[in-house]
This record gives sequence, C-alpha cells and structure tokens, in this order.
Amino acid sequence: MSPVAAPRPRLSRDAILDAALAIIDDGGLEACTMRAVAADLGVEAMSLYWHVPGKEALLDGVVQRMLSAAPRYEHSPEWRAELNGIAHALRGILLEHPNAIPLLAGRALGSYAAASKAVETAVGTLEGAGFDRASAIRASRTVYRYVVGFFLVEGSQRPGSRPPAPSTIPVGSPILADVAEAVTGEPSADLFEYGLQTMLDGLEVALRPASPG
Amino acid sequence: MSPVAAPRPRLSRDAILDAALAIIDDGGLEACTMRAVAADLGVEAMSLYWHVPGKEALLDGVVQRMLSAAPRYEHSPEWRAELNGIAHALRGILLEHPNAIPLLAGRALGSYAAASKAVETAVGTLEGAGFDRASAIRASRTVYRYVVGFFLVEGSQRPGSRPPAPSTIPVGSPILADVAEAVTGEPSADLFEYGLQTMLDGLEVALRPASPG
DNA sequence: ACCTGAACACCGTTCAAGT
DNA sequence: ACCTGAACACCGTTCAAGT
Repeated sequence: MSPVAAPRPRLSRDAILDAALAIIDDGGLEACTMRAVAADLGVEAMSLYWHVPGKEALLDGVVQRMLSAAPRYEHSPEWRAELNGIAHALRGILLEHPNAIPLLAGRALGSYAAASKAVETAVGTLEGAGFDRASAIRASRTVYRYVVGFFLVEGSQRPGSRPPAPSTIPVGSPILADVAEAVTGEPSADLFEYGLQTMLDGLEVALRPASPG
Repeated sequence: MSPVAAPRPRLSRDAILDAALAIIDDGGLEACTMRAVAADLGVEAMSLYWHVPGKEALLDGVVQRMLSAAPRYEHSPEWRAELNGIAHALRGILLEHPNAIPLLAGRALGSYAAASKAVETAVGTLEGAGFDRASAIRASRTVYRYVVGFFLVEGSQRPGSRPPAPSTIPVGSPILADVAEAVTGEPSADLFEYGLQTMLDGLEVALRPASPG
C-alpha cells in the first residue's frame, strides 16, 4: 500500500556513532552537532537522546568506534619490530580520522581498552624478549602515549590553524632561526619516526642495560 | 565628588588573558565564556572584541601567557641533565594549569615560540655534547612533544572524567588484568618519568651509536 | 578610541505529548 | 518502546549607537 519509501532502518547507537564520525571526518568537530547527526539519519535531534545519554557520551562512543578498527600490521616475534608495527598501525588509524584526534585528549582509559588486543600481544612479545611483566606493560603504555600524544600536539592541521605568523617566532639567534625552519619545514612524518625510533632505542637500553665496553 | 569607587583600570589585552586563565584554572574550560571573562573585569561581553578578534584568538593568547612563565630549573653543562631539567620545568608549568592543558592541542607553533628561550639553551647544550645542529633540534622538539603529548593524553583528570568503568576494560586474560591494574593503579608521575628517561636513553644511543662490545 | 544594548543565529537539553 | 514539537537557558558574534 504505502509507496516504496525507504523503510528507514531503525535508529541505533551504532548508526548514530557512525554518522557522527562521518560528519567529523568531512566537516570537522564543530560540524558535529546533535541536530546535524540527527538530520543525517533523517530524524529529529531529540531522538538521539533515547540511544545516548548526551553529547559527551556520544563523543566517547565515537572514540571507541574509531579505535576499534583492527590495527593492521605484520606480526613479528622480534619485540622491536612488533612495537614498531603496532605504533605505525595506530598512527594509520589516527590519520584516517584527523579531525577526530582532539577527542582523544583526556580519554586515555576508554581508548586504551579499545586497543587492548594490540596491547595484549605487545606485552606478550616483550615478555618473550626478556622484559618482566611490569616493564612490558610500562613500555607498551609509553609507546601508546607517544603515538597519541604526538598527534594531539600536532593537531588536525585543518584550515583553521593559521600559518606560523612570523611575529610568534622571534628569530633572535641563528639557533632559533634553524628551529623555526625545522618547525615549518621538516615533514611531521620524519619527526614522528625519529621520536619513535629514539623511544625504541631507549627500551633496548633498558633490556640490555650496558654492553660491557 | 564621585565616591572612591575603584577607578576601574583600563581594559587591556593582558588583563583579559589573565582573567580568562584564572577562570579556566578554577572553573574549567567550559566556564570560560566571553560573558564570564567580561563580568570578572566589570565590563560587558562585547567590550572584549575591541582588544581581541574573537574567542579562538583569546584562547591562543591564554596559551601564550601560560607558557611564557619562565621555566625554572638548574642549568647544567651536561646535556642529559639539562634536557631532564627543561622537561620537568615544562611539566611543572603544565601542572599549574591542568584545566588549560587541552588548549595545547594543535597549537604547537605558538607554544613552541613561547618556550623558545628554553629551546635555544637546550639546542646549544646538545651541540656542545656532540650532536649536530639538526639532531639537536630534532631531539629538543621530540622531548618537548613528549612532555606536552603526555599530558594531553592524560587529560585534566577533572571531575567530569568518570572512573574506569569496568565494562570498558574487558579483562579476558591475565595480561589485560595486569594492564588494567597498571592503568588505574600506577601513579601518572611514575609513567611520565619512565617514558622521559627512556627517551633520554634513546638519545644517548644516538650520540654514542654503539659501544664497541 | 573605547564601551554598551539589543538582537541574531545558533547550541545542548528537558519535558509533555504523540504513536 | 521509540520518536516528536515546542520551549528554555545558554552560547559567540554583529551592528548601530552612545560617550
């Protein structure tokens, strides 16, 4: 009887989170309003409140969903290669949703839980290499924090962020001139890589305290 | 003639930034509205726009002001002690304004400029120890990012953040149980220290590539 | 030059009401 | 059980107007 109007699939928590993440991906964080998410689902804003307690909870859910993507990397029995792979896989996930990265600030627990599968294998690999349990956990947490922290500092580098504004970088010395050039010139990927390898070098030291010289 | 009513000191950009930071310090970020800042200065909200282009610019200024506090630490000719001191000094500044920390996300350039004095001496010390200019700069930036990134992930840990919510940490394995315990139990300061020392260990490796075994 | 009043176009959220 | 309409108490910001 009724025309073949789309039978509008039931509203659900997951559908809401997906819609929100999609909006953030291509409109930025401030485009993600309750009204916008609802509109994308062909529904009124207040309908969302039946499935989600409020906006903050909705954003928690978005982070969960974002980090629940299975990190893809080739496993290795070698702890350094394994941690390296996990770090890059996590980096890849973040880079798929640059606009959502600021949401990770202060949401460490939830996000850690989401990445727990990777954490578990990381800790296991580290233990196999000679780290005790506590050290393996600290090392994993440290690498995780390094990656997420790096991109939180980086920011989404979206249109909003204005260029280096010469006045804010007072170049009074040759050193600061070089620093300013590095900040604006050196690719972020290189700095990420340098920091990650330095961190892994440090872990190696912890593992083999001092090679007898 | 007029009673000794406070002669209300001229409104100024600095006064506005100080008021905003104070509000953030003891009311959190969401307490810092244009209207609230203005009210604290005995003025109407729209008066602020004469001294500041808009809210985003106001927050930029708050970050500048926060990081312009001179980092206090005892200098050392030894590069590791020097970097260690700078990192802890920066940490100290951040901990004085925990509610403002999220503002640092994506504002790397401005904040870097504010810390430039410390950066300059850090780079100098590293060069003196044998790092070439480019490596010294990368090392400094990496330590800076580590500190700021660490606390961005950490969050302000304010009342808003709910407890670990057992359901979000699926404890399916003994490893994950220990991870969960570490996340909730290990003091943040210890993890910060572990990560920092690991980073510095890594830099040491870069300096003396391989001690001949 | 500096500050104000009133208004605009938004927010997130509540609450009674519909089906 | 699920969705809606109308309303509330806020935002940041514009703009003409005051002094």
